[in-house]
Amino acid sequence: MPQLPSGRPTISDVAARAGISKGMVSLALRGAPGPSAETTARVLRAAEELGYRPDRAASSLALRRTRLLGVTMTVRNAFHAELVEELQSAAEDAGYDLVLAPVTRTRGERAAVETLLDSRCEALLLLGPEAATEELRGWDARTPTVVFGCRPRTGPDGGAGGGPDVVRASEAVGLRLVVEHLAALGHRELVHVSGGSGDIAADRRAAFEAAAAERGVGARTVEAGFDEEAGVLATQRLLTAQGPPTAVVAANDRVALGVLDTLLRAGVQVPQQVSVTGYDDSQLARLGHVRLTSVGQDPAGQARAAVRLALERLEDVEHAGGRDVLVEPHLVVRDTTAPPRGEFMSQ
Amino acid sequence: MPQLPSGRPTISDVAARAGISKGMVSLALRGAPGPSAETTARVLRAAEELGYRPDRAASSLALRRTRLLGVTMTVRNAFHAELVEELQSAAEDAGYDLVLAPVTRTRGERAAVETLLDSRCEALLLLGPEAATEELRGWDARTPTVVFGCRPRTGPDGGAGGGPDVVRASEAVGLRLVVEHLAALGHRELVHVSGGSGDIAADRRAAFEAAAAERGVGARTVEAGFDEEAGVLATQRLLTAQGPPTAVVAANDRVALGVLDTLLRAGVQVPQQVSVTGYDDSQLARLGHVRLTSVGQDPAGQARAAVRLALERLEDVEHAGGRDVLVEPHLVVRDTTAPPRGEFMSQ
DNA sequence: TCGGTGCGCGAAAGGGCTTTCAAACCGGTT
DNA sequence: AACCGGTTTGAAAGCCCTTTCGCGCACCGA
Repeated sequence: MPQLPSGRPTISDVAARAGISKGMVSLALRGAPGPSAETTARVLRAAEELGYRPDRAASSLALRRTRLLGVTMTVRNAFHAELVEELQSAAEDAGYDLVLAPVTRTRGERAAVETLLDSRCEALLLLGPEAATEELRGWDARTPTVVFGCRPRTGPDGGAGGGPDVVRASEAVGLRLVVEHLAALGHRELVHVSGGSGDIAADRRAAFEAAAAERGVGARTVEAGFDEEAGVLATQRLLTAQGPPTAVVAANDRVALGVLDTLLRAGVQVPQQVSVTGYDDSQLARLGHVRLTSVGQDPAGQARAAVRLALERLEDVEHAGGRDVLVEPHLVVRDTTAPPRGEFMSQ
Repeated sequence: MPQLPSGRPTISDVAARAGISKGMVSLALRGAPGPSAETTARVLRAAEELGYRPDRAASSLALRRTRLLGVTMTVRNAFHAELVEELQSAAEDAGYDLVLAPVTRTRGERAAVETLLDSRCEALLLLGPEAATEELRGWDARTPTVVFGCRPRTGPDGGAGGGPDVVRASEAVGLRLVVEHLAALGHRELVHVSGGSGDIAADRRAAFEAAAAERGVGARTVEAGFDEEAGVLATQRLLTAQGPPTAVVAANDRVALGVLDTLLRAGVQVPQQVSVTGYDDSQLARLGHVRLTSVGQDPAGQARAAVRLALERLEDVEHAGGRDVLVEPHLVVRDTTAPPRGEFMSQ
């Protein structure tokens, strides 16, 4: 048998060394019934001695499946990074592996999905996809698809059935938690610094206003954007226009950081004079010198849910998809919220 | 011919539709010499109509090569993210594809490398590896390996030959740029907030001290750590111990942010009273409300260099490895550096 | 001693793709 | 009809692994 160019041992090498046939080796290595205990031991030892590791390509060709879950992500996005970590564990627990396809400036989402399909991933997990509903449904038709952090995509006919599954955190619950917390501290007038024009920002804004109305506290919204810069500008406007409010509800942690920084530079004390909340419970919020009160979106829970949805559709081929899983967010109270100036807690 | 469970069209389907044999289809699709122009056109059309995409596993099995470059990274690390983006383009230009293996809490570097080897990657690119020299050399012996951002790893015998290639930015140049800049502004006494115990931190510290000595300005180093928290603590000590210095050289941008924030909270104006520099030119440094003077490490250049090194070793099997490529960093002057209090520029 | 009963094993097919190789074909000349 | 040199073609082998099928063997009870 001619030596391969790569020089890596194959199953035949193991078989030869163990004095046994290839087939037996394959069974023995995977603990399948068939080979005797003694044969299995010999095979394992031979494999160990040779440093044999099965070739994924050959294996998936023979198995006619890859046990691969394809993930598209924006590599610079910290929340995506966190999700990937959790997806990794969740997939591993289920005996699957992840293939990561980063979406970059030079490589769009479509190209990323294409490579995933070329690797014959069994399901697609798209983090914050930008594709149109049409395209998402197209991908879903080829391969079960789960989408993170965007609204459910019903078809152009508005029909709810089919299409990708959606996993997201409930904005309604998250903002209710924030509003309740601030109201309980005694704040009567909340200002929301909104995250711009995206779906999620709009949902958060609506959820904020609903929660404030429900709780009976005053609510005002300032349009901003999704990053620190936006928080800075919004806060500058707030400070000059009519003096600072007692509490600011930022659309996310990055915006909150801009808010905090601007207040600090203006000599406004947080939380003594103004309370600030973020959203996402990102690394930023946890930093020792920031300690931002924020809303955690349970990335681990979202990851597990997504993997579960994907696997359910893999196992049950007739499964329709089109589900919408809402994960329960939770409030993380840190050092940027307190009762309003001079007041005591109201409960 | 039985339909596959996956339902995806194979090369046989294309062949049947084009009324031609599988072999011809393979040649035609890849533009290899053989099939006539007319045949090629027919094949391309059939493939298009069926939505055919070749199966990577089958293809790499037959080719006996994968054209895959394996990358390990810490998914939360922003600089790694930037490198991955650049690696992606560099690899694509060379006709290769990337396989990303994230190193997480639950999955160590060794496991990540293992999966890369199982996918039969042709080379390994390790971002900020933590493995011991021994282990790195072991991997390199199996597959050409390029290592980012750590010192060259000579063998236990101290011999320079062989072992992984190394790509890194020159700390000596980077810190000389910083020191020159501050000295030119008129600062006479610089304080370095050091990044802890890692290789890179040690190199930066040494480079800082060498550059200051060379330029003839005073230099003091405070041991800290690699994150914002470390910057905060170090700055608090600086402030209480003997009053703030006129310029702080932080080991990286995250530390610099902690420094900035602490100064701000203490009412110290930046850059009027104290100048601060970072290192990495990360997203953080570029933020509109931070605008930190920092050192860029040319991630694009590093990525291209790494891919080049890897490909050279793939093409020339006898290549020894063990090279050390230093990329030239550059200074990005923003708003956190200025002449010291009350002084004018000295040149 | 013999026919049955399992168990452990080897042989071989098959998965999708690439590549090789011998055969077919071209139109014109001997 | 055999042959020319060059271009196309189809069949088949091989890449590494998994899984099925049936055989041979040892052992059992009769």
